[in-house]
Amino acid sequence: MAKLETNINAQPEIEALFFALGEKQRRHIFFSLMDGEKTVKQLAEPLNITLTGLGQHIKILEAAKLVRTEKVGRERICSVNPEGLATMENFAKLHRNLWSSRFSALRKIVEAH
Amino acid sequence: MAKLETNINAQPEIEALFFALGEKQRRHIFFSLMDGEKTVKQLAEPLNITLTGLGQHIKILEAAKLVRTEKVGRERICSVNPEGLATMENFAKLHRNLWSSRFSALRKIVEAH
DNA sequence: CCAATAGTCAAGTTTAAACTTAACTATGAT
DNA sequence: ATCATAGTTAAGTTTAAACTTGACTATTGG
Repeated sequence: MAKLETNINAQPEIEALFFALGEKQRRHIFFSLMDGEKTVKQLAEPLNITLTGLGQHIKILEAAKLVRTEKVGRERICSVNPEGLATMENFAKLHRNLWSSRFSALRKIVEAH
Repeated sequence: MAKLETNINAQPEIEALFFALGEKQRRHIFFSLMDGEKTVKQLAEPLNITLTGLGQHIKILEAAKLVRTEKVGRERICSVNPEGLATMENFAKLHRNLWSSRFSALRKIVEAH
């Protein structure tokens, strides 16, 4: 029987997702967008950060598919991309199932002795 | 109508979870434990890191309820704590639902015009 | 057309957090 | 009893990544 590939972590999709949400400011940005779309300017103001700094966070959130953006005139409109959260939910589900099936397999072995 | 509290992020539970998995080495440690429990030594070796360094990661993973540990003799046995993944799954589910309900509410407003 | 606004890019600085060292404790093996 | 192994603690170093600056482009409003 082939060894199950648990290191889903190797997937760049998952890497990008956890890296993006691993930072406090980016979590703030993401949650702020949950309330509705905003421009880079609108996101930057309450965080006390430069437009450049905010733009860098947005790129990382976009790469993680947590945020989508669209240039409208001279503004960039940012909104939630549901794909990231879906990926996260699937990831958590899959690994909880993997873990519990292994755990119960282990219990059987222990109980047999 | 009171403003819905979307900043679940303020919850230290969620903060700890994303902070913990935001780091590559800690993701490796976590996935490694998915295959079965290991000592601090066993975890440190393949990562080319000191025992001290590994111990620091383990504390962070424990705080996030992703890992549990138990001191057995002179060794510390580390294993997956399913609570962290459960929290993550609930988080992703909740926010996907929140987002999609807001999104469809927005669609209705737009369509009405 | 001109000034203000919104954002971007390349390059550098700053800071948080990852990591190490060295000294120590506790357990296990011979 | 003593030596090796496993881990811990406090303190310091290193590094990755967050952040800024200054110069630039593109859009918009007067």
